[in-house]
Amino acid sequence: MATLKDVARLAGVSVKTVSNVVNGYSFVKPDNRRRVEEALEATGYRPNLGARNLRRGRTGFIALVLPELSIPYFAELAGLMIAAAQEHEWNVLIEQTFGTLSGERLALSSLGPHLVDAAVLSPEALQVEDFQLSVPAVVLGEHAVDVPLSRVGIDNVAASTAAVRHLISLGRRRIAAIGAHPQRGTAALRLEGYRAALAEASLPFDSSLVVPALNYHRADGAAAMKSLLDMRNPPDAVFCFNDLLAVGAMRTAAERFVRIPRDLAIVGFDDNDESAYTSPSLTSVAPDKAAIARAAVDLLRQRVDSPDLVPDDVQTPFSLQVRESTVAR
Amino acid sequence: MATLKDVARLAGVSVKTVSNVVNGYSFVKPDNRRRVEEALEATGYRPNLGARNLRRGRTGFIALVLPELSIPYFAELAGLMIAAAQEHEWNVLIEQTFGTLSGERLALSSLGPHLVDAAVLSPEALQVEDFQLSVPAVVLGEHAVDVPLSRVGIDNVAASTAAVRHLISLGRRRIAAIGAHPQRGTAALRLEGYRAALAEASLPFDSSLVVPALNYHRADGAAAMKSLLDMRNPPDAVFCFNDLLAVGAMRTAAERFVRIPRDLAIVGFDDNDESAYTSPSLTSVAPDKAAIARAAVDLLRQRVDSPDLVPDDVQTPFSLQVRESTVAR
DNA sequence: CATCGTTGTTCCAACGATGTAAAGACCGCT
DNA sequence: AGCGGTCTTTACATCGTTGGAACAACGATG
Repeated sequence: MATLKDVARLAGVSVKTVSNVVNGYSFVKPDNRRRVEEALEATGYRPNLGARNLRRGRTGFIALVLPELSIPYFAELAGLMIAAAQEHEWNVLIEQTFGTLSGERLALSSLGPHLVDAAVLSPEALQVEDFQLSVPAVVLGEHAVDVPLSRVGIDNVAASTAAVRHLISLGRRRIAAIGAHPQRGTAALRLEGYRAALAEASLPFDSSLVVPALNYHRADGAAAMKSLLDMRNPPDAVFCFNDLLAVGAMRTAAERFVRIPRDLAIVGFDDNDESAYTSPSLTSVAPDKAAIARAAVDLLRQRVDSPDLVPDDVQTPFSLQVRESTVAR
Repeated sequence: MATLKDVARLAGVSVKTVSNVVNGYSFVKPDNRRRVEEALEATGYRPNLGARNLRRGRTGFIALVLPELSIPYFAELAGLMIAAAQEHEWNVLIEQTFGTLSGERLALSSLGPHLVDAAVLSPEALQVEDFQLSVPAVVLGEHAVDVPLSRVGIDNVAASTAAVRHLISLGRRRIAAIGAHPQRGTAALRLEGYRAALAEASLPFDSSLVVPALNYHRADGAAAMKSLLDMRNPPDAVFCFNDLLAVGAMRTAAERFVRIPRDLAIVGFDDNDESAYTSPSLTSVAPDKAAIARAAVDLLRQRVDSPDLVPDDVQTPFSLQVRESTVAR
């Protein structure tokens, strides 16, 4: 692998001049510049990022701390994050926490200025005392605890209200919610939006229609749906706090020959790619994931350049994708 | 951030002694070792990986070059790869190519010994002349062209034969295949397995039942299925070269009120998480993804340690997950 | 007590890049 | 010719770490 030294020898100039050419420094004689460029070409020189970053005091990496790549929402987001980071010449390091407190602590402890310049976090269980980061960080979605970090995400209350309002507008009156969770800030806000939409329509809030979910996987949605269908007076609609729960719920409904949307309307959250292809396809709250990724990376760029900026809170847009799980073809 | 120098000053020893303690060198006086360890603790020292790797000539990263994280198979694989790499103290750098030749070339060109120690590749369009890697690499799945790189993956012919044999055992006689592709080695092998199973059962090979797919996304499966259902004599079963195609195909079938599995049985490939939750659930060839990830990383570890090893070819196990898309509940 | 081998420690150089300071080249001006 | 100023290049130190050589301390040995 060619180094600056090799290129310099070949071009007959000093190492620094080559460095200047590589970094686009203005004052290089055209003649030298040409010779250096030829030498760069001839040797196929690639800067050694480790060395460069050592000298510059930056690493060129940002961490993306998320529960699991096998969860479609995070996989899609990770893909967009990688693309957004590329614009800032950042590489993305993905750390999986599996949604556990110990996993999240482990991931955070391995972070640090020597490894990454900044971090994007999707915490689920972290406590306030864990947020002693040594690099700028952005939190995606809400966090139950109040920490002085920037946040990027949609307005969960408004989005949830919109989803439930949609169900109400279709004439549904017994609307259940799947995904309540004592620890997750996001769950609390989505529940709040659900209640707000009910209140707005003067519908009663029935706590027996709110089903908790320990995890947000398909299996949890399927289990939650079973308990709802076993009720003496089952719901005529369900608002699921993410699409995986909704997919699980739809699966249970199909097993029990409950017709969707006629007997039961379902709305999800996240708008995973798969949700347009289920049968019936799934109505879902669609956050603008690309906007989230861009906003997160932009925030980090600012915080890295000027570390004293106060935490910011960026609200990204969302929309409601209406599909067959609420409105039949 | 504390450096070795800071720790050394605090412990009253030389930098090298601290380095020796950090790296587990045996001959350090117990007394000094204790003092150094205390100082390490007190300062919260973390080695600067950039500097260490610069000195050691390694980077501590491996690249994972894949089409797209939004494709569930690759997302799941990436998660497992990260876990497997961790065992070898490697971090994983994910590069998305979007399945295009230019994307793949770009990703490969950005690789190099200064950035990663090794690479795992999932190429789709690469030509033989592109495989001029400067670091050890492993290819996942088949590649159309013959390159001197190690390979990890399942026996695609055997797996496809098993899938089609399963359909035949259920009495299906007009079995279509979705996913033929001129460039992809994997597609050729799955087609070969399909033909082998037909031949084995003395069923005729009908090329009009083989539908190509440019990409392997859900939309391509849906489109392919449309063309099959428009035939004068449509198939009674379909073997899809991946689960996304199968999900798309099922979606089209549902739109046309084709009953699965009664009118049409469907088998997919990859066994994505979502395939157990579709309605009906999807029968699929299930490669052992964890085994693939482990094998790939192990191969790379060997190749990095002894670069002269000849290319190897590791076959990982697979199974057929039989579900409702072929056998009704 | 000189010698030896084993331990334990320090000093120095190096990995590849870049910032700084200083030196050199060149220009026009008096 | 001498001066001041703008370009242009170079030598050197430095980022944090580790390998190697050199050195120091030690008890054991002849």
